[in-house]
Amino acid sequence: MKVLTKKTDYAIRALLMLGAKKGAYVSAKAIASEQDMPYQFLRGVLQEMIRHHLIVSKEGVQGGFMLAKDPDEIGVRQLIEIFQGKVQVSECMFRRQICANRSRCVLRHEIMRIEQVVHHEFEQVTIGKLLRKLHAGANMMPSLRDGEKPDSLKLKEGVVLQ
Amino acid sequence: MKVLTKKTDYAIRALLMLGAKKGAYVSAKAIASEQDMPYQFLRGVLQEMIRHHLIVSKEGVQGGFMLAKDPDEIGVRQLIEIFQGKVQVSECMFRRQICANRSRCVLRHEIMRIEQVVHHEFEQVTIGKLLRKLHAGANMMPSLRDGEKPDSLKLKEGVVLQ
DNA sequence: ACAACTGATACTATATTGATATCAATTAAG
DNA sequence: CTTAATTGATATCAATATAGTATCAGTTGT
Ligand code: FES
Ligand code: FES
Repeated sequence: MKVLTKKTDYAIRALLMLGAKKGAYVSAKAIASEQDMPYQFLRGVLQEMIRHHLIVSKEGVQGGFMLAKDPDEIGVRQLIEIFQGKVQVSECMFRRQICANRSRCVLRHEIMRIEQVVHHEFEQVTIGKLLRKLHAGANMMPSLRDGEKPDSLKLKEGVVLQ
Repeated sequence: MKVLTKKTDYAIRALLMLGAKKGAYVSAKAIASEQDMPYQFLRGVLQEMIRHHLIVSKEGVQGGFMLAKDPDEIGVRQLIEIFQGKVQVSECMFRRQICANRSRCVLRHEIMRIEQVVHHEFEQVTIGKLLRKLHAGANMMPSLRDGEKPDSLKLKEGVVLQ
């Protein structure tokens, strides 16, 4: 179960970069090279964010992209909804069906409660918050405290995180 | 963002049915027809659950499937992991990469915290709990209290939920 | 004029999801 | 013992989603 797809991932990181260079236009090329993303793919992501008024652009030489909103107003939940669609349990609700049996709905009731929790949590995480954590020099490597520890992610001698 | 795929959905509902007819073997055909699932597809799902020792089967006439565990020991989280893979943020961790910049990991840190919450919540929802809710005659229709309200899901006159 | 940009599409490749089909092996019932 | 109802195990297919590439027209600073 993939929580964030590439598009969402790239979108967040692009926004973080725009937030870091606040007030200046940053080109897709600059973002793509610095963040190691496929250029054309990223451009599609940026255009989508323009359509949703999260960023604005300037064409031509010295053009690029800039945040259109307060970073605190841009939440990960919104980004997920833009690039991965609304968080939903399954599809039956969206097909004008009347549920055929009681059990489905007992399930739904539970899952919708969880949906609320997830929504709430993702809502909390905004570009602004992430930027402040960045600025405070927070964790370079995640704590990996939940058993998802990959088998070889220790920093090698001499590897420096920029 | 689809929280439950068809496989997980069918698995849960099949387990609920097995839990309701505790002690007896229930055939795939019976489940498929009563729950309106594609027969062969459901069979694949059941086989997967056998491999994970959630259920047992009996071949031949009067054969079928039966729970192999206490319903309270079967959580939705486990089912999601079986049919949709482990809940993960994005893929970079699983490719032996050293992250290229700090921002990705700030993000990861936040998301992993959310992952914990989600895990915990899904862990809580077990087949046993759902069965008790069913038995208590809980909500036939979900409360739809979070704005996900579909445009026409009101019960028509005379429609009876079994 | 020109190079550095974005806007807008069209396209391809791959992976995932959802579903179907087939055949062998097992078993209860007649 | 035969047969029908069933699971076990695969193989295959179609639809959709995800990831990425390519192209060309329009804009703008130098
Ligand atoms: S609303 Fe679809 S199962 Fe109840
Ligand atoms: S671990 Fe992959 S970005 Fe930090």
